[in-house]
Amino acid sequence: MLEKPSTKDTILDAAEAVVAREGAGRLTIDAVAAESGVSKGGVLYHYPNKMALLQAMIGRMVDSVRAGIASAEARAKAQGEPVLPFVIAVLFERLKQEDPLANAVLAASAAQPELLDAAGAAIGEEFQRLVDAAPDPVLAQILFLSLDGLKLSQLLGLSHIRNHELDQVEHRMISLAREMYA
Amino acid sequence: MLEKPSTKDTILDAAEAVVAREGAGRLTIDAVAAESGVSKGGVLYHYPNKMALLQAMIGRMVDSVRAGIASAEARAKAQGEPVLPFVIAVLFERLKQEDPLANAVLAASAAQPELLDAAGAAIGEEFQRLVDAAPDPVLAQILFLSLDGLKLSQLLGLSHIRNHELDQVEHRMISLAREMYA
DNA sequence: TTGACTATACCGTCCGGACGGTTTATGTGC
DNA sequence: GCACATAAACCGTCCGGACGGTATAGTCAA
Repeated sequence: MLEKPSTKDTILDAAEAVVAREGAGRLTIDAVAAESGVSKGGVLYHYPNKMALLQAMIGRMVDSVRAGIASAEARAKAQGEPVLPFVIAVLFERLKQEDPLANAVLAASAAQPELLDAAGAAIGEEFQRLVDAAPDPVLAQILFLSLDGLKLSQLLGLSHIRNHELDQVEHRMISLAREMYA
Repeated sequence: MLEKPSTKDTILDAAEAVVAREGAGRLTIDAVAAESGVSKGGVLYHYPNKMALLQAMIGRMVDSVRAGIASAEARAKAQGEPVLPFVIAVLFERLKQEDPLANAVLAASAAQPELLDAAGAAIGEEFQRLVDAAPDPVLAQILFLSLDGLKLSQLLGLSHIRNHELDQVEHRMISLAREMYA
């Protein structure tokens, strides 16, 4: 059943790999072609220019974040428990496996910063909804901001937090989220 | 007494302005030359290549962060009060005035990501010291991570937090820091 | 036959960097 | 206090390479 990924997805994967390995400034169509095994013409067949490629990268990332949140909400609802701790746990999971989708942010920020406005608004809305629903919205904000800090500093290669500290932070954040409902 | 800034600083200011206005991917020596009013040859006289320019940008930013923390610590000590709330207040102050120094991070991340390793380690050490000294290190970590999230998402143009929410977050973070010493 | 590609060549532009030349500031000897 | 030397500060131009994008001819499976 394991269907092979579409060429479009292969190309996006390659683009993320290039950014992860060489940095956002080195994301070129030639590099993506080489990395993906698709010819340059093939890349430009699917994404007529670089901006379209960036847009697709960002779109895929936004979708994935939304899907992650939705699944956390579904699981929480099924167990009749508050959502916040579940969402935080899901986002930590992503952090740990350094999901390459987030590299889209770097690529876009270097090449076409405007593209991030829409993405920021979309994800921001999603979190705003969760924040507003929380018993202590300001604390919820702070927790989400911490997640941003973790993710973004990891992305930029600024993070130097040690693994056991990361675990401590995770547990503490989840229990802070839980206590909010007590 | 107001001495005019050195050409070196003028060039760095211009580089940050370019990044802020056009994005990290558009930081070119020509753009810096045009922005600063110095010729391209002049720019390359002071910084023999682009990497040297990036290094200087980052160095200046790191120094400035360190100076900010040091001044916060000095003020806290003078008043015989705990440092954490002061440090957080200082960092929020920077956030609000969108200090252009931080654009160095974007520029480096796009062009020469390795440069950020050293900077990340330097600033990380500084914060680690404060975290370790705090009565509740894990909570202190979380607070610093929130500040990272605020700063970095602002930098990337991802932040969509409203001003009054920002104020609420600030007050809450400072009181969380204060309560730690109670 | 058509859609999804490959392979290759090419163009215009931009960028980093090198270079040679010119002005300005700072002495230094007389 | 003045001629002169020297180096630092800065300018304008040029070149090679890389990049985004276009074009075109051909392959191959459904």
